[in-house]
Amino acid sequence: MAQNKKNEFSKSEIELADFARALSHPARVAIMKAVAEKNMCICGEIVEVLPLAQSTVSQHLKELLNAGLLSGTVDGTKSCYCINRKVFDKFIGSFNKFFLITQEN
Amino acid sequence: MAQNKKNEFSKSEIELADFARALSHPARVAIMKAVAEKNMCICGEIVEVLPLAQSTVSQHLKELLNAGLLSGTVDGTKSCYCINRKVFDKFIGSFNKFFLITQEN
DNA sequence: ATTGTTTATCGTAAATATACGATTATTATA
DNA sequence: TATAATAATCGTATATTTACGATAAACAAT
Repeated sequence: MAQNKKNEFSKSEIELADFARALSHPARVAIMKAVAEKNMCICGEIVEVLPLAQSTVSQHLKELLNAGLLSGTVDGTKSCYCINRKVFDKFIGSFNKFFLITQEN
Repeated sequence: MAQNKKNEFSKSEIELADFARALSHPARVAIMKAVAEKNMCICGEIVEVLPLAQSTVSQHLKELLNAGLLSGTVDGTKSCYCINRKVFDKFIGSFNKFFLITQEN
């Protein structure tokens, strides 16, 4: 865009938008579901389940890590991902708060 | 992208992602808040509050309409927007369901 | 040591999203 | 009827996202 105006909004608006953005692609929703189901997932297991190339899945995983929704640890050649409950719960809180605001009338 | 793989995911994953996408820009979060606060907003009121050009706000409004989160009616030269409670509540439901799935362990 | 596994990163192409000014269309007002 | 107000749409520039194959890096197995 000509200019990026995103930081001219409030902190809470930006935070909520960032969280929403992290879940704005079905692949990332699917990843979150897969990880939640098994409590923890190896990268390869996720690649198997998604209709995307390994490099693309890696990219989506990176975004979920950056957003803080997942945390990752390395075990040998394998990468284990699990849901970052702390951050995720914080976001659920923001979301519910937002939902409440939109329901006050 | 070379190809768009979005429709290779499940309907519920796509729906949730679409909802998240609609809220993935702080301007759209701000619009939803502004409309909720006053129960109904004229386009001009929203433009006044946001740090964006009128045409850009119109574009964001259109996306919220497309996603079904807002409904709009025309009154003379003015456009009134309000939250489409039915659709919005449905999305809240999907979201809460998703949250539950991620908390089953 | 060589080979295989696993996953992240790089480079790149193509699609989408964001932002604006200018214009248009519609309605209200003078 | 002419002018002002309001908001949608068009055209366009630029930024970001999505997707892939190829490669690299790190470890495991032979």
